[in-house]
Amino acid sequence: MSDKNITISDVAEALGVSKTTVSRAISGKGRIGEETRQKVLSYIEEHDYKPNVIAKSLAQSKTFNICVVMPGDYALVDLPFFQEAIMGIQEIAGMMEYDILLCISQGDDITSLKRIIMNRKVDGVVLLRTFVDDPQVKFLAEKNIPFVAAGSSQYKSVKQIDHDHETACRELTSIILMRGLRNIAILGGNENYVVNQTRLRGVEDAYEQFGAKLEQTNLFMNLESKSFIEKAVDDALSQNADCILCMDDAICSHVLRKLRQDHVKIPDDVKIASFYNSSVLENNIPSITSLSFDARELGMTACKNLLSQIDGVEVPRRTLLSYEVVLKESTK
Amino acid sequence: MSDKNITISDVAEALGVSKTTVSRAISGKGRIGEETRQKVLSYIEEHDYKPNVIAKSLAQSKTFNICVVMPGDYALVDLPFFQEAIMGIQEIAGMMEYDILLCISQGDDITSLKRIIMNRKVDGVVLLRTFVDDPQVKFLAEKNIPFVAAGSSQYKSVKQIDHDHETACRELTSIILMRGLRNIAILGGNENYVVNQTRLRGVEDAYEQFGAKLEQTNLFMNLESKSFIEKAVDDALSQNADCILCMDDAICSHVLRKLRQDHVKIPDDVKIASFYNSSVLENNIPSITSLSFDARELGMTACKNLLSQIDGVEVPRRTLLSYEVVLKESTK
DNA sequence: CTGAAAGCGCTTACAG
DNA sequence: CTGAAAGCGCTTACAG
Repeated sequence: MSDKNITISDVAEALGVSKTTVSRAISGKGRIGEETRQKVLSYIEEHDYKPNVIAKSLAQSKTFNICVVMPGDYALVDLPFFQEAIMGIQEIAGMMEYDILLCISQGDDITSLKRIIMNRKVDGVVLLRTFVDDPQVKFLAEKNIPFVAAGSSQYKSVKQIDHDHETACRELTSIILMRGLRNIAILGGNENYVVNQTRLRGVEDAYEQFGAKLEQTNLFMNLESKSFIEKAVDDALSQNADCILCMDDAICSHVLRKLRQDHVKIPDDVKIASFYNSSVLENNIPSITSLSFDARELGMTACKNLLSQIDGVEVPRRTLLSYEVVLKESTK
Repeated sequence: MSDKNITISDVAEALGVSKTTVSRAISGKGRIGEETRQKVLSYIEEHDYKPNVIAKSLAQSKTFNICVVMPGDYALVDLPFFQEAIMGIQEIAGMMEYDILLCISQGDDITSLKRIIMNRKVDGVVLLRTFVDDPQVKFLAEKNIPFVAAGSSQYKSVKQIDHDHETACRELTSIILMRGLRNIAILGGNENYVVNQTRLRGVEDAYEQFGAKLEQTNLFMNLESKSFIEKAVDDALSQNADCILCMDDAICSHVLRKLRQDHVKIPDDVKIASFYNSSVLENNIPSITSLSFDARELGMTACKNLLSQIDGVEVPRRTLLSYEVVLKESTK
């Protein structure tokens, strides 16, 4: 109900000091007597004074906001991933008194992002998805805005945090090979996605390391629709595949449904594993062997990286995060 | 690369007019000659001048941001709902040049929201979830911040947008009753949630209207864990229920899994319907009869309502949104 | 219709 | 160690 907000001038006046002094006591910048500072601080505490962040923004040209760009055309199975990542970002941002401005991007339309940047509403940006040829990246680089990609990015110069998909996929594939399975069908999505290329490399590494050969007939990529996936499953089964490796969970959930429909038993008739952990598959019967990545950790790390950049601290170009292999019934 | 941002003074100087005039040309407020205004506008256009929103904020004490409070402890099945609602909010907000500040609340801890409000970072708030006794509501009301609840709220005085759950549930229940099913088990969650009370009322209305009686033994409420739900399913089946009505999709997905596990056939052995539409159930075999609510529309309506409030326009206390009954295989 | 000036609430050289 | 003053880039009574 206290309509008038108390300002720095009010505090200064009440204490018989200058605004400069109050400002210094709060910010901790500039020399100030310990006694004076305590006096100011306790007055502030008592009277519940809160600096006006907008005024501070204007004076410092800093907003204490970061922009999180999230795809508006997400696949349902990816939603928990994005959400968890955002929670991680928020956790770190909140600790540093930063807030999150949400930007929803449709495909590679960057008008929303542009507006936010041109309006100077944020100090930096975290990109939750990047493209091979990415207008966001170009725009931000040109405007000289600090930003970080959460997830792998094509651009060598872009600061990026990612999970170690390559090693993870190699390890899971190795385990499958070690179990004596040889006729393994690999089902993947768009080959132009950086992450799919990375995963495929992991698979190939595992084969090579094992002295085995990955037949091209067992490789089904660019499965971007339900019908493509179902066809791939049919083909794989008619080639007597003993295992189906799904490169992401959207694919995996379609595969599972198709198999259930055709009364194909897992793991008896065919083994299944997914290169991604999704809460969507969590409750499946049987449970699915998969890789587990911590999206929240990804968000936290990305946010830390961005805040460092904003503070002018040098950050590594690339940070790789760990993973876990989760063996379940589907490969028993 | 143009490091210096062009300001209103630059424009004024270049054009040989005052800052006042430039400001007026842009805002459209105050009298200004048509010729002058065009001159200013075209100069601005040409030189890609963008007003500094922060400075504008300070001068007008308006931020052109709204806060969206989303629960951090969401159930997975609810995520698409929240996401869609946020997309709807963003769509309207973006049109009005507003941005969204994301606030993630854990339970009824409102420290995040408090900070955002006290920092004056937003002009209003949309609440994606409210509680029966809600500290957010109390805080915002006390601070006199415009806000709106997307979803039903206990508080009569709170501006709220909601789907018409009561009528929807009544209609779906009536349809089930009309099919001659009588031994219907109702499985619901926390009875203290406003929405669950509303839905239950719809069910009871349908029974009454039909001259039928809803036996207490068929009513299973407060099923807040997987084991409670499974027990309820067992009980319902041993009472020879011919239909299971799930009051939300979290419950429905557990019910489906339990039935599959027990090899109970839908709809032959028992019919199923859910009082909520979830993309999580979308691909289920068989497809599930349910109610369909448009979360995006909810978000858009809530956002419009909030923006009106911010502009000082009177808004209705309560807006009820429509729904659809989607009949599928599970009740055939 | 147009402008000079004060103000929004901070920060920060500069001077002492 | 402290303060007066200018400045951040807008808006808006007030005067003409």
